[in-house]
Amino acid sequence: MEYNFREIEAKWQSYWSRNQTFKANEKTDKPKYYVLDMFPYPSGAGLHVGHPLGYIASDIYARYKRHQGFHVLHPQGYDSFGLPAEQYAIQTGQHPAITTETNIATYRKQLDKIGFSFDWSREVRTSNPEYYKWTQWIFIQLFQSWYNSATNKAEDIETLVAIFEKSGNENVCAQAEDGIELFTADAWNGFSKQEQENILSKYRLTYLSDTEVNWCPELGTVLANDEIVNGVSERGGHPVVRKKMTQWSMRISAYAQRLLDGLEKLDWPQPLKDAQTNWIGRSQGASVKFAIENQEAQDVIEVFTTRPDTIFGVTFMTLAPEHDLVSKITTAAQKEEVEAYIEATAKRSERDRMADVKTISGAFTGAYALHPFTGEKIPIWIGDYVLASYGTGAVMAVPCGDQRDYNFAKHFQIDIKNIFEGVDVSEAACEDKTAKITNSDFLSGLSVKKATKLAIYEIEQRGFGKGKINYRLRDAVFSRQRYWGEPFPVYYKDGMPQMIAVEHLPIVLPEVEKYLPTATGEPPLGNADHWAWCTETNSIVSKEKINNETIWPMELNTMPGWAGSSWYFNRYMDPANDGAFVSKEAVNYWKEIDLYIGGSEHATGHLLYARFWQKFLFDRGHLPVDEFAKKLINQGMILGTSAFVYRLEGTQTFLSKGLIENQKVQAIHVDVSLVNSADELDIEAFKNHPMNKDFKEAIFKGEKGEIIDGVNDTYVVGREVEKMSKSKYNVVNPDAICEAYGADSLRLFEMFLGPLEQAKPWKTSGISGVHSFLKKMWKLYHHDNTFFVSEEKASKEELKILHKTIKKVQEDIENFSFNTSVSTFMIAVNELAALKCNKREILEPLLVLISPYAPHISEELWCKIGNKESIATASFPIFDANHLIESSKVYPISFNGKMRFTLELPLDFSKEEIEKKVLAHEKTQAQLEGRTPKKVIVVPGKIVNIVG
RNA sequence: GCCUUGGUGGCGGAAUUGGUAGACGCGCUGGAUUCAAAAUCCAGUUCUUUCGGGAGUGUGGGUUCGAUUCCCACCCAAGGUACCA
Repeated sequence: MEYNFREIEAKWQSYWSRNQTFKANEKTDKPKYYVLDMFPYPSGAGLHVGHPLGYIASDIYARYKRHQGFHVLHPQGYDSFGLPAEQYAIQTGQHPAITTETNIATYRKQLDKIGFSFDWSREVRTSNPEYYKWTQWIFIQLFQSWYNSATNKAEDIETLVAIFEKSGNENVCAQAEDGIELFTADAWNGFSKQEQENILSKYRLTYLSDTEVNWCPELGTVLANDEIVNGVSERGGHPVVRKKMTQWSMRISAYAQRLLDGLEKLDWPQPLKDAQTNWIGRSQGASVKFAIENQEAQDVIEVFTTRPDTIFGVTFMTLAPEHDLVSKITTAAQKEEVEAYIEATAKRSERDRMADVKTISGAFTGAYALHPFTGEKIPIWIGDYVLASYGTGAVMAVPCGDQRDYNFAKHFQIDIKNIFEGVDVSEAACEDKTAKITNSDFLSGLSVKKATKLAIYEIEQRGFGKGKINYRLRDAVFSRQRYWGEPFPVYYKDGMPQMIAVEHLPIVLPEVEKYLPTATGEPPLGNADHWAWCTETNSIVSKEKINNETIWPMELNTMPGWAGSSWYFNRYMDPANDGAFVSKEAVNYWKEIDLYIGGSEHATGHLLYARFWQKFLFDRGHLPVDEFAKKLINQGMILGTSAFVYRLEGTQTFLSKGLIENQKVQAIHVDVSLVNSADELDIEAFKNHPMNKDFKEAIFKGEKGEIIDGVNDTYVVGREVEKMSKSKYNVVNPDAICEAYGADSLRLFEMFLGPLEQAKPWKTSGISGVHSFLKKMWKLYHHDNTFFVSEEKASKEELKILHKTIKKVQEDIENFSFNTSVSTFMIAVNELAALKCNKREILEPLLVLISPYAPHISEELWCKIGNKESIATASFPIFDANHLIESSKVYPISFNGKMRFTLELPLDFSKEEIEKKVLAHEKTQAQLEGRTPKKVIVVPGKIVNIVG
């Protein structure tokens, strides 16, 4: 009886699906465990072998947890809004929903072949109206909320209105954005509705604002910074301009501190936590106001500094060229120079400015600030090393203590005042914080730490500013000028945004004829006719009926890709609920993800936004926990091994890899499927491949240097490890692997490739190892080609093998070292095969051990040995350390001049047990060696000493 | 520049709390089986050697009876990030 993996795998995949083996259900007493993969965007290219790596790992863990008696939630879904489907729609006119549907079908077919234990009854798709109804609902909740820093949580906007009505904004203005003036309760009550709304929008957690964006007129859309290369769009090379646009933003900055604090209790990879910490970019210091000579009192320059202790070292100020005060304070004499400089910087993209750090440029405004303590005149400069987008867009320049200020001062010959005791600043600034402050009035003689404290105290006492914590984290722009995204549940009444009441959700994406921006530059939704809101019928009506009385225009932007992915993990808990985004019962049972697996590229995107929304929904009482994923693992990328042929430059002759030295050759990617495991090229297949039409008549010289006629020489390709991608012709399709070796082989091999978290190259030739292991395992259960398992009692030796394996595999799974447990299986099967072991007592638990890794073959054999229920419901075997004692290794060590012997034992033994066992061991050992037994001393920890 | 992770045979990678470095797999070599091939099985495979050994986990130091493991300095690679005041 052969190991017919194709038949076995098809059989069990259909069994699992028919019996809903992996369906999760809250009505149970078992402890819960929630294992989740980051859901995929269903691209048209389908899956390659790199994609399932994380899914296999999470599947192994989910199956393991089921064996451990946990009630496991392990769902899967699709992040189905996205750009590629929209671009395909622009090119072909096909509705993105259709493309998406087709792609999902392909994904599902591919995933099903690998034998995952997903509960597909809970599938979510972000582009389904039943799903994005709740994305819209969350948006409305954010709009209806503000962040109260007194209670340190988000609250209903009504509580803010109540405060305003009672006492104005005196006590809450500090948390709001800059530019809010103080008002009293009376003033508030006297404001018009519109004025009140304008004020409230500065507190709401999502708000409209004029944001400067990278606008590409040619593409009709906003581009992210990384979509711009050298000032033109990455795609198409079109010019990009900075443009102010009214956009929705999310006030994530309100959560900066809590997002930072929350990291501490998360079991996430350190690099990922560091990335978030850097991204949030907390810096502690002071904000200080500098008055300007000959200017009105309210025109002050506010700076943020992390070194208030160096305030007496200030010799000039630098403003960002875009700073609001620049035009106001520039003197007539300097006007021309300043304007020229501003124009020059505006031409350079932000990216250029960042890339070019060495060139020092700037201009003097002619104005002077006044030092708050000394009253000295301080020249005000502008320079593009100061960024408008960070802090206040202005710095107090201390050349002796900051290298950039130092360089600027040297370049423009501005004074450099030394305020550090015994430090030479003639060559460079002193940036370390060990020097004592001197030459600084009341700060002289103090250490940096003490001086900083005192400086802030004095600044606050004298009213020049206050201690402040600054964050790099910016509010997130939430509007996209795209079609294929969630529409906002918003209409505009007299230009003011209005939320559509929750009972009228979802606001379904309208049909459009064209997926491009309109002729007038409106987003694609501007093409929709049926896109106006009627407040009488509470429904969407034709745009032509807009009368600005009962029928109003609707929002034309859509939400960004991260909207739907910021809360989907909560939806899996209760995916069909029509009355809430998740029911209280479901979320109180499942609470949060226990294990989340996905790529590290989401560190500062998805994983930060999702934490933000989770905290917000927690604050508003919709969720029981404020972090959504307890443990997170980043799986490494699987890289492709590209193959190359070498064309002798300017000819139609291809040289084999061994011939290319000292030759001028051009390396050309060749489809990896045309190359065998010995790196030899199938020349006929190469010539017939559609991508090689031009090479039909090409000549191939093999390793021996002869022209290949197909008999006596072979063409060897070059190899290189690269990212797996269609354009590099190095993509390996999991379907082909399943067809040739089976899903169990694929699963084992993906784990065997190397540590889960590391990047590693794919080499199909290696799969033969795990495949022949499965065949060997199959043979353990078969004799003379018929199935046979003996009921005989297992021997000591066999039990030792089993328990060694249980222990190792359990440790490996819990440490996520899935690669080493595959080796453990191989060793166990080899050892059992050598003993010709066919005993149920050993073979049955062995199947449970391996079933998370290779579920199909395990189910088949499990069924054959007489089990009626799926192996998924079997308990994990219990490790018994007693079976391991004799496998301990003994070796001599010399310690403090005496000879001792070290005996390695499993750690599960208690001290007394070890003593007893070792004594027995030593007795037999001594008998064998013909000596007297030695005294046994058990040292706590690893080593047992047998003293000679 | 800064932060993070890593560096072990021809290759992917093992090695618990400091205790026989190179498990397991690929590849390679030899053998068995076969008319032959595939498949399967067995043996060998860090380097070096005068066959006694000797060297060896990026480099140089240190701690230790003993270091891939701990400490210090440096080199290299990958990923993240950046005129952040």
